[in-house]
Amino acid sequence: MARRQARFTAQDLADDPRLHDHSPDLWREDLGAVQRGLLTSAVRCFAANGFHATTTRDIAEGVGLSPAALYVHFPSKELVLYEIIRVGHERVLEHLRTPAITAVEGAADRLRAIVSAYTAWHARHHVAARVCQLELTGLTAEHYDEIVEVRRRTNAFFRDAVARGVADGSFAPVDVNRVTRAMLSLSIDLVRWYRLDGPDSPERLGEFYADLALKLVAPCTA
Amino acid sequence: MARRQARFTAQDLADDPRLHDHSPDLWREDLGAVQRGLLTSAVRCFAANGFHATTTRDIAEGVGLSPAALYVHFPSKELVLYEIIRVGHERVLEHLRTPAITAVEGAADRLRAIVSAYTAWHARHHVAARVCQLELTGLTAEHYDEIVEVRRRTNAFFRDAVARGVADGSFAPVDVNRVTRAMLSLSIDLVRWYRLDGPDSPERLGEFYADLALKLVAPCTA
DNA sequence: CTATAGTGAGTAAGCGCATAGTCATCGCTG
DNA sequence: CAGCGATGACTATGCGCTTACTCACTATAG
Repeated sequence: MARRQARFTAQDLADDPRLHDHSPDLWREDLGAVQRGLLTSAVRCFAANGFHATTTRDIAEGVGLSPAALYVHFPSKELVLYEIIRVGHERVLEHLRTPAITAVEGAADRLRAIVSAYTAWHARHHVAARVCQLELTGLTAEHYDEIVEVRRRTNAFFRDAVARGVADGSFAPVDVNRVTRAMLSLSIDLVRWYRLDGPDSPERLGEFYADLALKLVAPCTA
Repeated sequence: MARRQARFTAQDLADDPRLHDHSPDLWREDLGAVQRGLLTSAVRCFAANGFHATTTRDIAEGVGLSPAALYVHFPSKELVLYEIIRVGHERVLEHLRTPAITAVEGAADRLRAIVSAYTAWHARHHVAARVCQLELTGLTAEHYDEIVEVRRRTNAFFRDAVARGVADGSFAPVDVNRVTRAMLSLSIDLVRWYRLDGPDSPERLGEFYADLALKLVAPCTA
């Protein structure tokens, strides 16, 4: 029997407080209400059970439509995943490239702003972010490559902020690549455990992780 | 067409240097060579494509056997995953509970030893660790609960080390739960990107992350 | 009348797993 | 040590079910 064991149905997912976040606000404005609803349903299913354990039936059920209705709005299940992951990656990058961050001059203030914004974004959209971070293997090779390129740009933005502080002496002479990767790890890994109804708001967690990030690059006081 | 799009075949996986690690040394000694080979093949497939995108044919092909041969040694595909995840979790825990670590008295030295060992273990067995961390949704509810219990004990071991340093004043009065979670995130997230043929050996990365961990709890010098 | 959203009823193919049988190996008997 | 039944690893075949996706069709709105 090829029975797949997706342990949670569409109904379970809609009621689960661990799967509530602000992902429904992410989708492109030019999409219709039904398409955005399908994306929201898909994001929940993919986050809870994984891309391959989710059926087109699950996604459609989440918005009260028949399985075939999915194909009126999307040409394939993979393209639903791609739309989610692409939009997610683009939104984070533009969230970092706002004047509120790029205008900050001091290296420490700038790094703080970046880590705080990046972390809070992942917390606020942790369900979609989980799909963005953990379901990349569901993409076709071509789509995967496109996403990797966006990730490269995001990581470079992070790394530049660390490198700038090291260059002007406001940070300790740390290994830029390794320290940057550690900061990214902190923010990314929260998609595994974060929930909006927990003790930390996205903003609070963002500030907490920004504090940690600055400790990692603090100039030696000995 | 219900074709799964596992992007990598058994042959690709055996040749991929990113999927080489020390996982083959993990399996129980009382298992036969064929069973251990199947586990090693399964770990590669699960790590590269995910549990649901991996077929029993993929696993068997990886050791040059027919699909049905899997069922001579394991009663189901899920139990292959369970064996991998269970052994992985047990091995980390016993790797932390060695006298080499539990005998260390000073809070800082002890935390350093724990983070270093935990990180290095994940790096050395990063392929199996990836399955342990990211494929938990493939388990049945009962098996999932068992694994969560082992994880709880491992996390408690970590948290105690942080709490001890805070209590005796050798660490700053940090938020124990949040800081512990951040340290765990650093080590766990490396399963997404680490490779043995990269610039960092497991031991070196372990020491690097132990340094970072101590910075997170360093008493304020201002 | 045209265009769009949606459906019921499929289809081809892939899935986990079962069954029946092959074959090499082994312990036991005389 | 020949002869033989028992055992266990392994395979060829394929069943019963699920999957992503299709298509002919209907309902509705402009």
